[in-house]
Amino acid sequence: MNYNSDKGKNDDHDMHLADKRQRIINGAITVFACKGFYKAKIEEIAAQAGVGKGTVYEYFSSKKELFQEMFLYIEEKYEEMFQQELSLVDTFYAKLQKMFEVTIRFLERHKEMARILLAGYPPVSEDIQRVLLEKNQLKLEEISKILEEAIGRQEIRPVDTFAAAQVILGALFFVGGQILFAGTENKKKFDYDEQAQEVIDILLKGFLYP
Amino acid sequence: MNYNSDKGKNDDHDMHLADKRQRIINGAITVFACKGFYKAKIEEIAAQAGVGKGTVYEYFSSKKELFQEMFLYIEEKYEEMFQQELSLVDTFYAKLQKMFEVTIRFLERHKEMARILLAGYPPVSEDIQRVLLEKNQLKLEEISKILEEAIGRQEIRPVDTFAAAQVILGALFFVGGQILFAGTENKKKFDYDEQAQEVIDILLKGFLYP
Amino acid sequence: MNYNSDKGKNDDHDMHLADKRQRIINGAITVFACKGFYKAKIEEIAAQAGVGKGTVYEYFSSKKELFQEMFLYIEEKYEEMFQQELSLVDTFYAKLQKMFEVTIRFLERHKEMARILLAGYPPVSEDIQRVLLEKNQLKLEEISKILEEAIGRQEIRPVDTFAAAQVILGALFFVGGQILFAGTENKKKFDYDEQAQEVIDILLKGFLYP
Amino acid sequence: MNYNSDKGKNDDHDMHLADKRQRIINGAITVFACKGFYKAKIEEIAAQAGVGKGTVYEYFSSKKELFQEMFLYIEEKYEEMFQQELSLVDTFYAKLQKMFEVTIRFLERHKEMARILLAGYPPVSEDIQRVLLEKNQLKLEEISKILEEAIGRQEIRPVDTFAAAQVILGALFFVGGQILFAGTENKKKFDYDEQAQEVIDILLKGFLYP
DNA sequence: TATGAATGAGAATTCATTCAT
DNA sequence: TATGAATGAATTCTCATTCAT
Repeated sequence: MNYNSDKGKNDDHDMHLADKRQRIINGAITVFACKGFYKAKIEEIAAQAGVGKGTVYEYFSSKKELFQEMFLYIEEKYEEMFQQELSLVDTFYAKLQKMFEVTIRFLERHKEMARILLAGYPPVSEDIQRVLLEKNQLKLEEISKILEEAIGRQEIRPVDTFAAAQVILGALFFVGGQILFAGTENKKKFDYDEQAQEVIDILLKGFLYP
Repeated sequence: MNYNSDKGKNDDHDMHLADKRQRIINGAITVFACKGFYKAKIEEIAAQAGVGKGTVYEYFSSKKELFQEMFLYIEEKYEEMFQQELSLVDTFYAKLQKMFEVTIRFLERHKEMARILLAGYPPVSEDIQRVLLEKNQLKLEEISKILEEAIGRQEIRPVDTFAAAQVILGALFFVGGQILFAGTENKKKFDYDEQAQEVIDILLKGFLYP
Repeated sequence: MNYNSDKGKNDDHDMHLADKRQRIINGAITVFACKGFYKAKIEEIAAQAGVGKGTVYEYFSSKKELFQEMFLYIEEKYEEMFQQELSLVDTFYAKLQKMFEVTIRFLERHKEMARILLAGYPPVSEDIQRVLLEKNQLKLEEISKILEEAIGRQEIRPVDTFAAAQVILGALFFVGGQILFAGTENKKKFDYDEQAQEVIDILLKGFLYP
Repeated sequence: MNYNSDKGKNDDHDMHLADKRQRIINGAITVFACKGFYKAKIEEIAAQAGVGKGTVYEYFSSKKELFQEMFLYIEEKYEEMFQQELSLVDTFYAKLQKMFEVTIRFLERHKEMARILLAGYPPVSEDIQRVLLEKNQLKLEEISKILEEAIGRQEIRPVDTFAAAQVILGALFFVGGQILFAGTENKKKFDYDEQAQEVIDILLKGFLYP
């Protein structure tokens, strides 16, 4: 059950396989996102992917495995965006902005999916649960490092970088949460970027008078 | 599998009813928390509460309703703690500290339960989903008001109170998240209060040099 | 999941339970016998027993378990008949006759069931397979003992009792087989008892001239 | 696992076909024998035969047909051995010995397969069931004839040859059964030939004193 | 001719809910 | 009021068979 990652090849066969597997993942994203793990029916995912029920089982050994693979796929996409975008800018301020930008952009696209990820509750048994934790930890460390560098460059004052990373990630997630949940009711879909700007301002300057 | 050792209460009728309903809620808290909504079995909740399976349906019309009632109960408890404790202190700083303190305390006690709430995904369909949002909104407003007052008292500089409230709630939830998820792996159960202190420091002073 | 074997009590409750369990076993005998293990559907067994599909699972944890319990039940019945009837007579000749009589009577009643038992092939996983062997072994020993006694009383000449027991059991089973298989085609349903008489005669006197 | 050494035919085309068909049969013997009809998977049989899944269907129209063809193949082999060996000797005694010898030898080689045959239960529905009966009947008649001849030659006393044939076949099958089932537990794999000798002795002389 | 990816009919099992006692 | 035995709707997963290549 190894799926070759070298998708450079375009020959019909590989393409076809990759195609189907990916179509099922996409179907899964759609259906899991909108029904949650338990209410999602394999049959519906298959239909969504335009394949037969049995075909899903050719590529994933169980509903749970499908869920986990999809989960990993999404996570990876987010991680990619995060890393890539942040590497494009230099200053701490710019990086902070990028973090919000990327997160907002990502969540707007994968809104429903993210809710499930947040939940952490489908039977993403142990393994995935652990991966989730690790990813989080990694992100914290990533941000910590960015903070350290910024401190080194004297862009920001010396702070407990781990605590600071938490504050940032917390703000990130919360703004994200706004999108996620408030988004269901898309009444006032206000400008998240603007909102984020305010948040960044506070993070930078704090509440107290200088 | 031994149940109900404490059937001590005295008023036979009313007490008995109240008692049973509450015992079922408690059973639900225990079981839902540890299994999640879908894997929790009514039978187990009933057993946990020391009542018959049918009895659950005397008090709640369905599994879903039971879940929602339990949910509301927990939320209310949190809200109570929050309001009560915050009203005991005056300064913004103290209030901020209390927020973290209460949240940490609450989460440590209701850790598992909170995971489900966070998830937002049990079939707390629509109705409860909305309640969750409203509660969140209320909490944001509550914090906003506290911020406004602090600004009025010139304890803190004038900031976009809504954005600021989000930062705070975000930090609150994230520190909470740490407890929730990291807590599963109780390796390094570090001092959350200390951690919170650092976070508060950053929130107050920001990242930038004064 | 223990089912009390003291069925002496006649109170409504126990009776009811025993009744249902037994009805399911009976349904199983009917359906398994006529369809074999794999083609038998739980739903049909339930219908046959006049209970709901789910009810079957209140009494037996799986199709396999149901099969095994039924199997044991049949075996026990045969064993009971065997022991009981043989103890009624004294001479070797009479015992031999009884063996055939009981076996024929039993098979005529449980014909279809016995086919499955003979098969030894349903997924009577290991455990039951072993039981089957043991039962067989026990029966061989039982017959051996009868032979020994007969030899002791000088009713028959001294023979290798184990080999002799095999010959008897083989004949028993083969005459049985005739019923089992030929019985499906009930063309010439000839008199098994008479047939058995001939077989007994040969067993006693052998093929050779005296 | 070496089969068909007699590859007398030379025409490439036919050879290839015959070859593949036989390989599939052999795969079927292996897999059916060890899994039983229902648990055996066509895919595994194909793999065992070293052909593609689809190819199986080029030679056999269904799983059932494959099973039946394999069944017939085995039966035929047994029959061949039986006839061939018995024709080599003259006396009744020698023939009796051969019967046991051949049967034991055959069962030792096709042990697992034979269990399925005995079972008679795979969905060898009707058709094959009938064949099984007929084969049995034929064997009974075959043995009857041998008995008649022996009686004619006054080697043995006049007996009901049909009943006698049953006794013999019963003993044959029972000794066989010992191999089949006891064989699973290969504790005391005793000498079946010796055992058979004892059985033959009893068959010849009977239980009674001369 | 040979293949194996794709398929969907079919069955065991679970469990919320009902209701007779 | 309290109970738990009974139920059947609902869902995952399997695997014989097909058919495009």
